[in-house]
Amino acid sequence: MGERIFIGVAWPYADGPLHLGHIAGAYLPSDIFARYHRIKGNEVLMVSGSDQHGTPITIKAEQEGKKPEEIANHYHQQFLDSWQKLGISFDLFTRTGTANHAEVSHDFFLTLLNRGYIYKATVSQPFCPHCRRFLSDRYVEGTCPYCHFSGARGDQCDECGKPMTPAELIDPRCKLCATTPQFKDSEHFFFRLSAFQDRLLAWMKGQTHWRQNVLNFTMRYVEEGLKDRAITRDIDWGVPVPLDGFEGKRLYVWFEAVIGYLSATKEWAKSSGDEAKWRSFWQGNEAKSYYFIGKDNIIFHTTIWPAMLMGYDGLNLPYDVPANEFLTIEGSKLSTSRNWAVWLPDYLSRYEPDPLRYLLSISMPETGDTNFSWREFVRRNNDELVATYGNLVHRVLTFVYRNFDGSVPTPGEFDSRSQAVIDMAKDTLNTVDRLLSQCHFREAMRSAMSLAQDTNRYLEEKSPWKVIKEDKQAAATALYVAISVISCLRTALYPFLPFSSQKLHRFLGFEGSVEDDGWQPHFPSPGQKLLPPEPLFSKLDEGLIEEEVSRLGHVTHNL
RNA sequence: GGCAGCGUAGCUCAGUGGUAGAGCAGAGGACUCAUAAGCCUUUGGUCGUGGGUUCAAAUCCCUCCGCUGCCA
Repeated sequence: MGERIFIGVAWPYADGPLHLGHIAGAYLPSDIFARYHRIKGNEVLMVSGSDQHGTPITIKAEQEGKKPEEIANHYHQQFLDSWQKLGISFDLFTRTGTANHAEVSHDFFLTLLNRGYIYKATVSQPFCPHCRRFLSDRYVEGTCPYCHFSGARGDQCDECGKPMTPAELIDPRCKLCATTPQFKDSEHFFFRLSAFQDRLLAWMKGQTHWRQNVLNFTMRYVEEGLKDRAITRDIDWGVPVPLDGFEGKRLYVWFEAVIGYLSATKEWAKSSGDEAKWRSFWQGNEAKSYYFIGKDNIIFHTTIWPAMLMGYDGLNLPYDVPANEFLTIEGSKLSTSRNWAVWLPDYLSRYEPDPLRYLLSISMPETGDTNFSWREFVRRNNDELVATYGNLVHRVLTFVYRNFDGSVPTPGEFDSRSQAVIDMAKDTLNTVDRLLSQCHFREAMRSAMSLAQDTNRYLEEKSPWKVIKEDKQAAATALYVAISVISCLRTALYPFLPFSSQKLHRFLGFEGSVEDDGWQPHFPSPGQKLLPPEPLFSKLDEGLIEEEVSRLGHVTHNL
């Protein structure tokens, strides 16, 4: 019996398209991890969904004269399309707007309320009489009381960086209509996060396998002292509060969206026909839960969500939260408002998925921010993916196909050099296995690529194209060894490059899918029929660099 | 403002006490199965600055400069 692995991935906010930062931060690593565990034969459940609620979507809807659900649905469909094209293999990608999610959220809310972890309190909130709604902090603007900057927001001043509340602003105004807001009392629910301080600290001290940056950051945050947090808002777009007298309020998205991990699992179980199946991933010690997120989401997944789970009781806490750092674009911080971003649908409309998966894997922001540049993208594709790996596969398969009747050649005795190459292929499979199980994606990819490079050296030494003229058996042996290594690369690279691995699987004459073949050094049998080989990857024209760079920074629309 | 991280070859990045590393780019070479790809050799860094600890520091400590993140 294999392991059971739950993979929760950050819920993308459905008010705009995905960009490369999202992919490098959460979606690609989670997919690599999921594919790795599936090919190992482990039971995997990978879920996420669109985060559809909250103020920004309602604002965008108003600006575009649409309903919030239209905006949310549009991006939800776009997300699904992107997952399919990029090969992000969710078992379920749902949304927070389902009846199921509301039901699970209500259960969570009421359970925490009954246990005393949620309480009611009155707060003073800015209300815009013209827009006729309560304003969230960042939708109130005014003059900063510290530096007198006129464009300060209700949560912070961009000029001097000081944090504040809307009530502190001089001459506050509604960001949307510039009307002066009134402050009104409003009754809200709060999550008693402070009650979990000691339990969280004790729990965290046991999480020595977490990434150092995640652990340090979380510990510091908790040690500073946890404060209770409001979990309801005065808006009408979201999951309703399941109590009479709160019809005009909704659950705050930060509270409700994380519950999505559980509600998605329950939805998945229902549609599988076995409603109780969700328990196998959430209860008992058989399953490990991993949460893949960007570093901006660390606290929610290492502190707040665990506290909610502790309060609810009886559900598994996160086993690991391998949060990634950020991606910069052409050396500058990513910014959606300045359109300094590479949008995923845009990328996928012009390029193949595997080159991007390769680049983001080999330079994944695991331990620090990394930079994406189009020059680097073209270089990594042309000089590494195509030249080292793609060309290795192509030179071997075309030569064998032409000289050995389109079949895997029958090898003779292995000399020590050939045996060493075979051993190295097996070792690499083990190394990649270990590294992936520890979420060291970049190292794992490097290890696989260095096997491809060593195999190119081996071929050079054996020169089957020369040797074949006088000793066909010797050439056959060298080529058999090379094909065997390639077969291992097909497996080792599958989590990273699923599309090309599957193609290679067929070229080598295997049936079915790479995934069903399992994580093992499965060498082709002598005599096995090959398919006519084609290049796995294509070179990219350097001209695209300038073209793509020039797109950056220009405000576009219709994404 | 407080806290934290980063600053290593032209570029992208590894490297947490013991004679500076990889890939790519640059230079030279032999080969030709392959997407003019692959292979061999080679140029190149006083590891941001200034101090300190140590037999020994890119690696530990402090100052400063620059960038980034979190608190927000």
